[in-house]
Amino acid sequence: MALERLQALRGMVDLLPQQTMVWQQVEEQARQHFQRAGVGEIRTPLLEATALFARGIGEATDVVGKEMYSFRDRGQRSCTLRPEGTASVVRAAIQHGLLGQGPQRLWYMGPMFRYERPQAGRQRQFHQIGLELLAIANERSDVEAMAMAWDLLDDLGIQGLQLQINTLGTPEDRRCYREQLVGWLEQRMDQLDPDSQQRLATNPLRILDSKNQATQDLLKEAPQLLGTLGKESRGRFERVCQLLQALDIPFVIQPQLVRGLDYYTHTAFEITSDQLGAQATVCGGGRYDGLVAMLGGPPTAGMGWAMGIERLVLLLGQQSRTTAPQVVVLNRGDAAQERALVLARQLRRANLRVELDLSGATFARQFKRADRLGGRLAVIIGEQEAQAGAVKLKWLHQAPHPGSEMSRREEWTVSDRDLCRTVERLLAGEHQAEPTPV
RNA sequence: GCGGGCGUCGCCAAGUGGUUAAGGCAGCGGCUUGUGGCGCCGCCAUUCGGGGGUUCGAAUCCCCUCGCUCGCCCCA
Repeated sequence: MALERLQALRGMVDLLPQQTMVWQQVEEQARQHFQRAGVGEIRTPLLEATALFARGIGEATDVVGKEMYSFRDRGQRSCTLRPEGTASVVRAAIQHGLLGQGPQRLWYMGPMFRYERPQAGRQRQFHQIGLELLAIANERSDVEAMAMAWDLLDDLGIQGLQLQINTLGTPEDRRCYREQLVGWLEQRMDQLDPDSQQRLATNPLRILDSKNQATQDLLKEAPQLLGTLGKESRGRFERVCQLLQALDIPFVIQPQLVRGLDYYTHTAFEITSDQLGAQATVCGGGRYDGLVAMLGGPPTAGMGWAMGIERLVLLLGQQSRTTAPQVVVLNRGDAAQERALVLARQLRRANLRVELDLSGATFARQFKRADRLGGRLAVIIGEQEAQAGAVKLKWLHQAPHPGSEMSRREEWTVSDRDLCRTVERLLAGEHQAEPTPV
């Protein structure tokens, strides 16, 4: 057998320069949004004790039950690559006593890991941008958080999104509803699909977002969570809806929207796109007032969301491009090559985007390449120029003058000393102020 | 974990049992020993993801295996 091909592990992807351009744009936009909103960045380790996620997310969830990227380290500790950000952020907040210091607004960005079969919009290592508001319990914070997600997506120019919201009420509301639902469904066991039958025992609320059509039809008759909510929970939800309206953010109430994670209370929401294939969710989040206490901290309110950067980038389309150089330095001959290295550096230090041709090829080739790169101005250094302490300048990539036979355009000689100044002036558009030929 | 599709040069891609595996892009060399976007010429897969089998003969048929991809479950 031939040499085994070395390649990235399944579900792990490389981002090449063409793609990182879009990523940088997304990341920069997020940073600015959070900065304007007074949200501080938090960075936590990628690797955590498995217990953090098992306790925080819930043993019955898929994320913990079958998707964790876990292994033992050399000390035989069970470690897990974080499958999501919230548990780590809360852990850090508790560990460093942030919760004693009043409300915390935190954001994060980075890779998450879930051991699943990859498909469109899903990888084993993927990236999220997330927001967490801690120790802020009122419903205005729910709306502020959702608005920040919505506006970020909007400013990125993503179209056709839908905000879906629901409420899960308090843990008591949920428990009460669960009993009702289970009781109702048990009578109709035979009408449920096999998956849902199984969930009846493990996580009955999630039967609500079953994709099985027969089950969905059956559920139309089932008791509704909204109907069993306590007065306070219902009032809270109505207030959230009202505030969203005040901010002109369109939304739809989605009673079957049940987040997969255990710690959610009250507001749950998702922002979806119909352009993403099977993985429609761009951003998901909600309130998690129970989580901090569950992880050993003081009872503390929490609200947060996470968006998947890969999915954002998919929605932004193939607008990938690289930034073309402003100047390309062509050179041939020993002395010239050395000058080129020096001058290219000088130009870069003057803040110009400069491509230095290192091929040693003929000028003809170097020009071809310079044009293909989309460069604007060529700096040409040959033996003669190197000797004279000068370079030649010539416009690249310009259409020949119509009606004239000027397929070869002029070039000017400039001394090394004047190079930066001249190049800057030319690129600034002062084509008139051409350097005087030497 | 379970289904469907696919795997021929760095990229795109023809070929579906018969002697040397099209073509395009990119790359390299030349026409033009220092001047470009075009053009022309030449070079660029003893080999078709890997292994085994059928056959006089396989990239083409069969089996196994690996990988990619889309979907289910669930989520970002």
